[in-house]
Amino acid sequence: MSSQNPTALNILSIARQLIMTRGYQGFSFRDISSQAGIKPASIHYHFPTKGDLGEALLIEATTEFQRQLVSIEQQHERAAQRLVAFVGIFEETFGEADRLCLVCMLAAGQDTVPAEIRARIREFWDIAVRWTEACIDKGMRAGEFYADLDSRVVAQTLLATLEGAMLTGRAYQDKQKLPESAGFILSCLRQQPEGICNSHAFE
Amino acid sequence: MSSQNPTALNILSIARQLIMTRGYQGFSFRDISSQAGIKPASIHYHFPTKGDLGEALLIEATTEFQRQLVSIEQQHERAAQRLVAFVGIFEETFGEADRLCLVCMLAAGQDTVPAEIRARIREFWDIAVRWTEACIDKGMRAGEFYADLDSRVVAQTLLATLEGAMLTGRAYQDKQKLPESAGFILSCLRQQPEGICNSHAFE
DNA sequence: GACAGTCTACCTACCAGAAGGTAGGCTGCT
DNA sequence: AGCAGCCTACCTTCTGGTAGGTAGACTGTC
Repeated sequence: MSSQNPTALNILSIARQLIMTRGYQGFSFRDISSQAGIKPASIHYHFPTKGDLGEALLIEATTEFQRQLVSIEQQHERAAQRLVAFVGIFEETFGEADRLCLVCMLAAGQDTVPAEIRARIREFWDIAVRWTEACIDKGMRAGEFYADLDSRVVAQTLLATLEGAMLTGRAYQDKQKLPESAGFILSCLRQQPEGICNSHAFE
Repeated sequence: MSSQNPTALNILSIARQLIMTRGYQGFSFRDISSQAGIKPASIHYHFPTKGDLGEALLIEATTEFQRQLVSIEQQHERAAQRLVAFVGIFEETFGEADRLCLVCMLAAGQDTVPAEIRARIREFWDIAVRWTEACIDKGMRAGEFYADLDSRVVAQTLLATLEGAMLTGRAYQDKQKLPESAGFILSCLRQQPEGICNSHAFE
C-alpha cells in the first residue's frame, strides 16, 4: 500500500472522482484502469482490495480536511469568518465538477461498504462537527452569535445542510444552492437573519 | 407494468427498502427474488428493466408524498404546524429502519441512474420545495414568521437539512439528529431561536 | 566491473460468481 | 382456448480477485 507512489496517487485521484460522481458501488477497477493507463489487475498491487482503496481514500481526505481546518484557524480569527471558510471547503469540492463530498457518497451507500470505511466516515464527521461546535462556542463567548445557542445542534445542522445542499444542488446542476443554504444557517446565528442568504455575504 | 398486481406491489415494496438502505447500484434482482419468493427472471414480467422498476418506485413515492401534503393541509391550518408535520414525513421514513429517503438515495447515485429517473428526482424535489415555500409564504403573511425571509432559500435549506440529517444520522444510528436539526431550522423562522431544538417542540 | 540475487511495477491469463436480460415452456384459472 | 403469472435454462458482460511471469532497476559481493 505504497501511497507515496505516483501511480498509487493517480489511482487514488481517479477513484476519488469516480466515487464522488458514481458512489462506491458505481465504480469498478475497470473504470480506473481505463483512465489510469494500467490494467485492472495491476491496481491490486497498490491496493489489495477495493475496501483498501476506499479506506486509503478516506484517510487521505480526513488528513487533508484537518490540514484545511488548521489553515482556517491560522488565517481567520473571528468565528464567523472561520465558519464561512469552513463552508468554502465544501463549496470548493462541489464547485469543480458535479462532485459530491467523498464522505457523503460513501455514507449514502453505507450498507454496501466495509466496516472499516464506516468507522472512517464517522471519524470524518466527528472531526467536522467537533470543530464547528468549538467554533460556534467561541463565537458565542466573543459575542458574535446569540449567547444561548445549542452549539452541538447547530454544528450538526450546518454539516447536514452542507451535505444535503450538495445532494439537491447536483440534481439541479445549481451551484448556488449550497452557499445560499449555508448562508441562511449562518445568518440565524446572530441578530439579523433577514436578507443575508449567501454565505459569502456573512462576513 | 401492472402496478396493481399484489406481486408487483410486493416487488416494489422490497425494492424500496433495498434502495433506501443500499442504493440503486447496491441492490439486484437476485436480492429482490430471495425476499419475494419469486425467481429473478420473473421480476422482468412485472418490470421489464431495472430502470422501469426504479421509475415506478419514484412515481409511487411522489404520488404518496403529494397525498401526504394534502393530508397535512387538511389537518393543520397554521403554517408552523404544517411544517412540523412536513418534517414528520421524513422522520417517519427514517425512523422505521435505517432507511434514507428513497429520492435521496437515488440522487446520490445520480450518474448511475437512467435519465428518466433523474427527471423524476427533480420532480419530487420541485414539489417538496414549492410546497414548503408556499407554506413559509403563508406563515409570513399570517405573522407567524419573520416577514422578510427568502422563502425559496429557506424551503430549499429545510429540504437539504432533512436529507443531510438522514445521511449523517444513519451513520451514527442516531434518530434524534433529524428532529433536532429540523427543529433548529424551524426555530430560526421566528423570534425565539433559542432553546427550541426539536421539531416536536415547535408547535 | 561482472555477476547473482532481489525488488518494483507492471503484465497476461484466468477464476467463480453475479449482473441484467431473453426465450420458451408449464400451470392453473376463467 | 386463452391468458396471466410464473418457471427453467441460458446468454453476455462485468465483478473483484488470484496466479504466475517478466523487464528493468537496484544492491551487495568478489
